[in-house]
Amino acid sequence: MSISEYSPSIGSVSPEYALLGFLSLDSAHGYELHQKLTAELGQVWHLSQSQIYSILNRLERKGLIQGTLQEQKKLPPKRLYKLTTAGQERFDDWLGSSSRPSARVIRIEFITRLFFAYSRDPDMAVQLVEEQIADTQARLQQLEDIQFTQPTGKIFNQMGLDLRIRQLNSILDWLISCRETLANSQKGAPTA
Amino acid sequence: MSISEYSPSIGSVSPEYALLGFLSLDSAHGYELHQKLTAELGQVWHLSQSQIYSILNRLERKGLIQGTLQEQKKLPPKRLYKLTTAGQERFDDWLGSSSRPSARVIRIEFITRLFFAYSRDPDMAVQLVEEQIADTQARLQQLEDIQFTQPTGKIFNQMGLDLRIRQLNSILDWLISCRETLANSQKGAPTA
DNA sequence: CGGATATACTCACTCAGTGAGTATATCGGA
DNA sequence: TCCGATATACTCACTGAGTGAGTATATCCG
Repeated sequence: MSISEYSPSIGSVSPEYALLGFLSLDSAHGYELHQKLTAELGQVWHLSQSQIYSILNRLERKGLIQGTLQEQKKLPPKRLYKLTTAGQERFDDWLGSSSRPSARVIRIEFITRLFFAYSRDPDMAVQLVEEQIADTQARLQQLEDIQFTQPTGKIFNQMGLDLRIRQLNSILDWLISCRETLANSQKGAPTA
Repeated sequence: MSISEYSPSIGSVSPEYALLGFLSLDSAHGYELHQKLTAELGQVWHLSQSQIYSILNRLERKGLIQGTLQEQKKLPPKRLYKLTTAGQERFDDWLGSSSRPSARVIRIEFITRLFFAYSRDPDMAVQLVEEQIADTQARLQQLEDIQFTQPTGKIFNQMGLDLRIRQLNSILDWLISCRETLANSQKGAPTA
């Protein structure tokens, strides 16, 4: 979800929190954030440079980050951003909240959250996975109920639902395997 | 994919073809299209009325559809749209093309295509499913190759890839079950 | 007869994402 | 030595997805 009253929500996952997340670890400028994002979550996010810069502008307008221009002798000046307290709060709230159980949202938003939760405290990451498993099971139940009430004539609606249910099931399997991985990496190697 | 040189592609599936599709079956106005879409593909698309109207405007600007204002005695005048030949061609091209094997694209774009293909000729729908199965298998192989080349340090990238692979697998299962359903409905009940 | 619901569309907005362009520096190879 | 590729660092103008509220009339039901 995007950071504002406006909430597109359906099918949309906002990259804003990913940037807030990296800034919560360390202040940085746009170019750097692009690199980190690509290196650490490149399989999750595909953001162009220009998108990064435009998001940074937006976040600054909203008062969640603040940038200061750093003159450099040789290279072009860079704008170093750091989180404001408002931004930190916003990010912390997000970090503790849960993701809508849908394929896209889980793949993008949830993994991003997991990444930052883990870097803060591996226990928290495991906790998040547990919660997400519960949410996903609940949603699965819901969809199965809906499936019964669907008119049988609309076979493509049925197919759509069927696919969604299958995908949620594969998400569930994945979450369970994540729980394993995280729980083990916690004992085996205390840091990432 | 959207209808223009501009192609957001990643994570985006354009609702334009859904509207072209319904207009290829019968000319209609915005309100009506919204109803049909909700009834027939409500589990696939969630378009607001305003979105429908804005897409219709765009399609008309692009010359793919043409609207004529129908005065009504009592109710407000409505704008009846029909496909232009350019629009018909564009839609036919799309109908024969294949979908990028990703969860979202399959769930939305592919099912939409299947719906219209089936209404034109059930054989064509089965054919589409076959092709999509092949594409999906190929993509699966690709992702599994990528998985090996991923640095093991980036566990969240790994998780992201793992999830994508699981989802593609569930899509594959679903496609196979679709092939069954469509093949049977073809013999059993020749019309939808 | 009065309020919910159906018909039919408009407008202003935020955010996602693309793609090309700007300007400078550094480093490796013909 | 210099020339082009690559890295640093950011800007701009654009299309399109999606929201949410508003307008105006008609009809139906209790």
